[in-house]
Amino acid sequence: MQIDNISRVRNFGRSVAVEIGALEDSFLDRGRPLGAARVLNAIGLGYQNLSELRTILKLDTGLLSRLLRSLEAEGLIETNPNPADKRSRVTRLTEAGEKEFGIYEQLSNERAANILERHKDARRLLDAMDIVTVALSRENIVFEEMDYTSDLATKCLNAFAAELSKRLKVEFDLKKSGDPGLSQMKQPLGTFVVARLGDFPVGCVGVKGNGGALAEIKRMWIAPAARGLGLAHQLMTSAEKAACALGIKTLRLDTNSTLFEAISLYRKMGWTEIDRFNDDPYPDVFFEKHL
Amino acid sequence: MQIDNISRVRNFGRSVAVEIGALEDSFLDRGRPLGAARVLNAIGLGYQNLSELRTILKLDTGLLSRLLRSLEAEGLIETNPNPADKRSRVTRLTEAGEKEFGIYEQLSNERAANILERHKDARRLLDAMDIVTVALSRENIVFEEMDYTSDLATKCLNAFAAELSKRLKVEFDLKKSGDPGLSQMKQPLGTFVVARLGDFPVGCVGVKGNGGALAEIKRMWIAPAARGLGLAHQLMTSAEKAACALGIKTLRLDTNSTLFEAISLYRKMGWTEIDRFNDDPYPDVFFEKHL
DNA sequence: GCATTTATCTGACTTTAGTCAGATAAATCG
DNA sequence: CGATTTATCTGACTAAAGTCAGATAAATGC
Repeated sequence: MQIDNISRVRNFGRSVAVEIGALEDSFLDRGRPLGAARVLNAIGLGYQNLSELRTILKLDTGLLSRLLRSLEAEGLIETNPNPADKRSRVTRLTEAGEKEFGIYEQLSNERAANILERHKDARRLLDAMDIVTVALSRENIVFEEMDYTSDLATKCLNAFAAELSKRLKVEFDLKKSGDPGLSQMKQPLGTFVVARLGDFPVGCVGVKGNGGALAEIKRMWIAPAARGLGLAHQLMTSAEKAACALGIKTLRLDTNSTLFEAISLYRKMGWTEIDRFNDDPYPDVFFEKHL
Repeated sequence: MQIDNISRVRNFGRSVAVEIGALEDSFLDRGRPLGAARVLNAIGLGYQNLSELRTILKLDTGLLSRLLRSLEAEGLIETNPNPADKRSRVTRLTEAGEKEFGIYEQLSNERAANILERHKDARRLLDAMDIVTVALSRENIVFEEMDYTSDLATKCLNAFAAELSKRLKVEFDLKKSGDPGLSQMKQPLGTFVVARLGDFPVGCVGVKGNGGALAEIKRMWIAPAARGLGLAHQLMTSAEKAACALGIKTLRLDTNSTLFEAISLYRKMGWTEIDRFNDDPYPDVFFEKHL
């Protein structure tokens, strides 16, 4: 059985390697060697100082230097001393470089679109890809306090509302759900924590305070692709930590019995069930934890 | 939305590329260049004649020749003229080569196991990987008539029984299900068709005949990872074709109303619903098609 | 201020990968 | 049988990738 699972992973690797090889081949069509193309793309993606480039591309100082020289000769990049530390240097795309980078982006997009077009309904495939993506790069997930109006936070909140609607089998309306006071999930009263993988939101949680010792946990959500990784635990931990930093002594939360995974987590993390403390229509289970 | 989907695919590609790169790096630790390692592995996997090796590894005649020479010099392979056509040559691993190939296999297995070990419950990840594997290499799926006692067919039949048990919410027992006559799904009375991707079974269907003009379709199953690709349609087509070749004029089948995807397919493919033609406990819908 | 460290560059070099034009030998075609 | 085709090999070459030992200049430590 274990051996069988290993061969499933290896079959997966083989089939994906073919796609990746094809993408790299298409990069060669731009006339420049793969090494130079990779550097150009990394710069386009925002890796601009040389040491960073060396790390992510695993290049020797000499090799990177020469590749940069060749891109400069093509007029695609410009390298200047870093004003903050003139030993080191930063590089950036010229206008021509931006254009060339755009063409590589186009090639990548076409390859990706091509995969999707081979499927009438690609939803299943995309969901599967997300699960793999998150699983393989879970160590790159970062937890950040950010404003709940930010782009990432908004995506989380919308996904949260959509899922709750589905799970509770009613049209869940964020405005009706008993906290018009989103602004209380903002420094200095409270906070909002987002877990993200690059630009992809994978989870969120809000701490809604009122300046006193008692605050509420709201809007705990984990992206479907990111479940089963223990992310909720990490997210709750960082929310509790952030609450502590705000001087909060006791946290409360309400939830719905449909959300059984969450409830089991709260118990595991030392929360205790308490009596109903509000008259919102959606929640039917209530918890409390002293920090 | 479409743009968002493309970036999901690209994020996926990036995260998997890292894993694949790491595997190739670990191959380099064996001291020999990647080109030679790839040839050795391809030979170990059974690609033994040179033209085949050139095709799958996309190598120039000269380059492959030299790589083989270097593996020979290491004593890992042995190349001999093909007795059937002495212009061409076949190569195979020596004992030392088998051993070295085993080490590469070990490295690959460890990488794969390592991914699985990072997950308490890897089932979700494995299922997702299977979906991606099948989707990306669907053009490599082959349909083959084979004996229902073969290894692949047995895997299909077991999976079929397991799933039916789950869908019908009863313990489904193949022996009770109204066809002790598995032997009728065998030439010359009938046949059994398996769809596979390499060594992985992705679907099956049986034609159970009795030498007359009337036969039955049995055991139609598609692996969960392979659903939504139109595989069932292809499978049914090949079953009908095989039935024709056996001189069968009319096909019947029974099924259960729980299996709604299958039922919708039968209608689409020109089957018409008919009255119950047996008294098996499980089926409750019956179809017929004149070939 | 001077030695040391850090970040990068350059030149010289090796290895790996890839290309191409014959050479060779077996098979095939007419 | 002789011409042609097919499969592979070899030599000669180029391009790309990777390594390493200084050189240089800015920053840092004492």
